[in-house]
Amino acid sequence: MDDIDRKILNLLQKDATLSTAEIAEIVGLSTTPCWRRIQILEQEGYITRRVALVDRNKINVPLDVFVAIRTNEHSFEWLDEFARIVCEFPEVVELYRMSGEIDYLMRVVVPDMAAYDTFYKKLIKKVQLTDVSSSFAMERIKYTTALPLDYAIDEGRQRRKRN
Amino acid sequence: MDDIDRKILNLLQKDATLSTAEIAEIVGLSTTPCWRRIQILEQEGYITRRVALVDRNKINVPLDVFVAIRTNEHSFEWLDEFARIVCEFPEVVELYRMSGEIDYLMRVVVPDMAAYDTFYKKLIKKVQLTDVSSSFAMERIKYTTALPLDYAIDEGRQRRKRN
DNA sequence: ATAGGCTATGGATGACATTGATCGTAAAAT
DNA sequence: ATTTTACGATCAATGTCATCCATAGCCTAT
Repeated sequence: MDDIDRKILNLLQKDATLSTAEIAEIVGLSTTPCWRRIQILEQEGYITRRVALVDRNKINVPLDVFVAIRTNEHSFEWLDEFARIVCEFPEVVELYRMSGEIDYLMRVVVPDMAAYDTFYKKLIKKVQLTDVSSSFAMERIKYTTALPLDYAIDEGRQRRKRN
Repeated sequence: MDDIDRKILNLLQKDATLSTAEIAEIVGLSTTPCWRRIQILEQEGYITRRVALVDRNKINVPLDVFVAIRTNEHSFEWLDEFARIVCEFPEVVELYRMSGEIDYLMRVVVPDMAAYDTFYKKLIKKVQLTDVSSSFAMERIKYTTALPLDYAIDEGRQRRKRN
């Protein structure tokens, strides 16, 4: 991981349709070594996957709901069960186990509040939840899948040995 | 948008490296019409972009922090200014204007709590915030960029006319 | 029946990805 | 100072797909 790798990752995080040649030009390499770097980034797991992002309005899920959950159950079994069930709902796009007041926080995407209510009923039918509080987003001001690369650790040189 | 389109979107949402031929086979089309559908999905804006997802551990940002913000300022100008500044921080990957108690909710990704503290100081130096409360995620149980396609509206047939 | 909309099929072309080989350079190691 | 070592540049060859075109078959609705 050096400066060029960071640049490459940053480009691909924003637009994975860029060709090797285009990336190479931007980062100041020729295509072959640039391509090889991308390979290594993939092999070593820096790049986990490439996905297409879909327009939420077009597919009728414009609403974000944040669901804060508190529970009395704190056993392994319960967590396992809870996680399994929640993960099955495609509407749940994020789920975190939190520190502090709230035990779990999840983001749910749905068409509207009515659809959320339907979802909610389906959910509580499947898991026992103690204290649930839902907050609706009025506006999504920022959303990105691109992570900050400023904290990535520089291995400098003498790296690519282990083949 | 029919059933095949939904399947295609769902596949590409999960893995954008699939070739047209592979997708075609899965959804039960031959490559040419499948390719055309994908083109149209892109032209009509269903697919907004293709991106690479990066391993957060590898690039040293394993920690999620949710920041709930309450403010007294509710003017357009303040919101604008606030949004502009926050969007500049690459650590902030999501930002929502909320209904209810909390005015804004954001998700921040950083290496650890110390780094969050640094971020926090940088932030409050740039914007005046009334009431900020941070919650740390202990574990990310689910995270996906794939949206549910079950709500997408079926236009059935007779669509692709407007060219 | 018949036109229109959609798909299947096959082929041609071109853009890239992918791989290998060779050479040059600058820094690190001896 | 000389030898490794670790890249990168360049060239070449191959292969894989995307892309485009042209033709033909199959339903469905008028």
